[in-house]
Amino acid sequence: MPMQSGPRRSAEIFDATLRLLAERGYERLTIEGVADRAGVNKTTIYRWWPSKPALLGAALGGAPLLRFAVPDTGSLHGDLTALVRALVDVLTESSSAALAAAALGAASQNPELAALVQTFFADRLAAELPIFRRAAARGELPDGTDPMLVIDALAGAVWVRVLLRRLPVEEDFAENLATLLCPRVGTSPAAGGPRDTDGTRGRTG
Amino acid sequence: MPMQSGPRRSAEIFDATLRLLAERGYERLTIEGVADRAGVNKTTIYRWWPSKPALLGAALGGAPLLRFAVPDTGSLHGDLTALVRALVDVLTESSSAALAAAALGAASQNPELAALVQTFFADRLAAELPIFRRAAARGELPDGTDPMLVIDALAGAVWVRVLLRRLPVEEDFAENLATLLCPRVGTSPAAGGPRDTDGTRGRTG
Amino acid sequence: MPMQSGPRRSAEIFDATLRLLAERGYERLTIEGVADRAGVNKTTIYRWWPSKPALLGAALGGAPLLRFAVPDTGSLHGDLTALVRALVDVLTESSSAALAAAALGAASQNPELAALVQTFFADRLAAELPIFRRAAARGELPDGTDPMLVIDALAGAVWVRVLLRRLPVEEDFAENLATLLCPRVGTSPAAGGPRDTDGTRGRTG
Amino acid sequence: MPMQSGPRRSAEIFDATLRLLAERGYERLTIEGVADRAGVNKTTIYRWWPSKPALLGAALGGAPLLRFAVPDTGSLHGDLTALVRALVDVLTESSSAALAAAALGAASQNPELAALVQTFFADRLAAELPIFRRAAARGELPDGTDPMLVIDALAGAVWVRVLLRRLPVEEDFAENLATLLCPRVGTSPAAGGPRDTDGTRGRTG
DNA sequence: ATATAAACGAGACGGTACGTCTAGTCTTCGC
DNA sequence: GCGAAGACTAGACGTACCGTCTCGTTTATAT
Repeated sequence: MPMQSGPRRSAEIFDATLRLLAERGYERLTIEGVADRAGVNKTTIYRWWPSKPALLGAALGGAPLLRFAVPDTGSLHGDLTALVRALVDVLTESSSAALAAAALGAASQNPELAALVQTFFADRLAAELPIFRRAAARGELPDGTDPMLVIDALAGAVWVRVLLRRLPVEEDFAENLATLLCPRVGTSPAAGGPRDTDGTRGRTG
Repeated sequence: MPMQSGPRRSAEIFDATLRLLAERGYERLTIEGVADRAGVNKTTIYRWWPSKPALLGAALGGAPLLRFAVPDTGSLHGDLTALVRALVDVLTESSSAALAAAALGAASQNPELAALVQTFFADRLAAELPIFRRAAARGELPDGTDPMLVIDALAGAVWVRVLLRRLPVEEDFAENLATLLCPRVGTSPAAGGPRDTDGTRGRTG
Repeated sequence: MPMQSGPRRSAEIFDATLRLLAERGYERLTIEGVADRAGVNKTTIYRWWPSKPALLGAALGGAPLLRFAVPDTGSLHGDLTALVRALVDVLTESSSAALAAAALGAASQNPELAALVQTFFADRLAAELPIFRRAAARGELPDGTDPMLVIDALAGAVWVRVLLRRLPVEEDFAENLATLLCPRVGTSPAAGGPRDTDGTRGRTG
Repeated sequence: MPMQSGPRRSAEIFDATLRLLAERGYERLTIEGVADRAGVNKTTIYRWWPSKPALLGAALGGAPLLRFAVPDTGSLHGDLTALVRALVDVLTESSSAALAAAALGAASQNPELAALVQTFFADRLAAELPIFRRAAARGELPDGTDPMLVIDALAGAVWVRVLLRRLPVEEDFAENLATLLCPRVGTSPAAGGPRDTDGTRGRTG
């Protein structure tokens, strides 16, 4: 079965694509540049992907650079804090930051990338649902809490802070955000007390 | 004093810029196209703005299309709900949606637009702070709550849901999001009780 | 003996070559197009003929479209007239005209086709020499007449008129040309009389 | 009045065009190559001429490389001989030969060049008509002789011999051809007589 | 009113990249 | 082991915008 699903040097092409995306941003990412850097002829790229976003989509799909582990710290608050920290890292560390910014920024421009991003978010949500299932099993989650809403607020806050406001992320940002989104550390009868008195976990930002 | 701060037909140019941005997106917005549509020579635009983002920045600054009123409903929950609804509207209605998506999407690509967006978010925050001052005066706001964090989570959630996930916004999305971010309707010492029994305000999404 | 001297579908390939040559001219004749029309892979053609002119040469050699009969009317003037008429027909009739024009036009560009054309002209001359032998036997031909010169002037005049000047060929063109090239219809002593009185054969163009 | 009728470096462009045509032939003449050699951007050429033949037409029109003087030797036979010699020279000398061959060869492929060639031939004929007028005045020309026919046979013969047959041109080719086309040195009423006796002017090739 | 300085229009220009086409070469697989 | 399929390198095609430039022409004060 020959059934080739891409050019022989897909790897080099994807690599060049992502590097150039990170280096120059989506707008200045050119197919000629990718071909050049990948040591491949321009036509080879056009044979397999009809457009820049299509190529980028394939490159992003093929290279799971934006995957990060789902935490399991034993508490919802801990999991959400870890999630925020991971997200901040991804959007801050130079290796992935430019990539994520470029990809997500370009998504609002282009239907093909938009579809890719949709899938990415759906996958992320599916992967993170266990956090909430475990929290519910532990009794940490009030009835009717919508996990997607929590995740979106969490991711959105990080997004706005890091990429739109471009503010430096403070030490306790992750913890504060987690606390905002799951204030009821313990919903057990004895929980009310400690929370009121526990200033360290309160919102002090 | 001539002291012109722009070409004579700034208005037409800005108008053309924003229309074309909405129609085609940032990437396919060209200065030649703007000049054409504005009935102005290309050189005239280059004389005043050195680049596409600079022009777009001026156009967005000159045309306050993204301004929306700050609500004052009498309760923090109500204000936040209204805020969410306004945001969703801006990102959903065709007139402003394309514009906002394009502008904010492009911001992650371009330093000049990024600065503009930063200013925009700072202004928004300043305008929305009274909501929290009033809430604090009413005793609705727990000590240590960071208004910026709330605003960012709120705006970010809407952003993610509408522009990245591209999901339709449900009826009760605004209320649920507001509830997530300000659960303590009453901050009276007996707060725990009423909240649990108040099904209508609970998360039922 | 397999001893194949070409691909199995030589016929289709030659046919496609000549058809496309006639349809589009030499320049726009492409090997890809030939392969397509012949229902054959491009590589198959390249395996057997190294270049476009080589293929065209083979196709023209294989298909004797440009052969026309050598006339024998009983007089040199009649033979030359018939020759001109035949030539005009070949260069005028749509079936062969495009082909001849393309082939001969391309010959001045390409050494391979040039060789082919040389051979063609040599063959033609050899075939037409009997005309002059018969004429000499009849005493119609002055001593020292160079048949090749006559043939070249004859063919060249038709060529210039039809393909370079692109003028419509008048009724009496063939006769006038023949008369120009062999004015001594009869060199017999009695010939002078009738010719002078025969206005229809004189140059009246 | 600026009224530019071409790019600023027309001269360099035309020069490059003709040189490359002579070097490579029409088919392998590329606009990119011309731009390169002329030190001009490709777009500049496309701005002024829509196609390769259009450019070539302009270049040939602008550079009268194919102009040759019309002879006036005092006799029709002498003029025709000189004409043949000039033609042979043009098609033989390396400077103009490649050019003429390429241009005329390509003409049979391309309508735009064909039109150019038609004009060229019409101009040539107009320029050469005086030869025949003078000959008629001298009484060298039989009534009813069609000058265009003579010219076409003359030019065609040279064309066929030099470019299609690719034979070396013999010493006496010009004279023989002229003699073939104007045998009647004396058109005196007693024409028949002198001609037969005039062996020196007869065809001896 | 008119000089004068700016802003303007027109549009040529060198460039970069686009996305397409064809040429020829090279690889791989099936009969 | 030949021949078909087709991926590949190479390079020209013609187009769209880019950002720069020059050159006359408004246009609008500032005498």
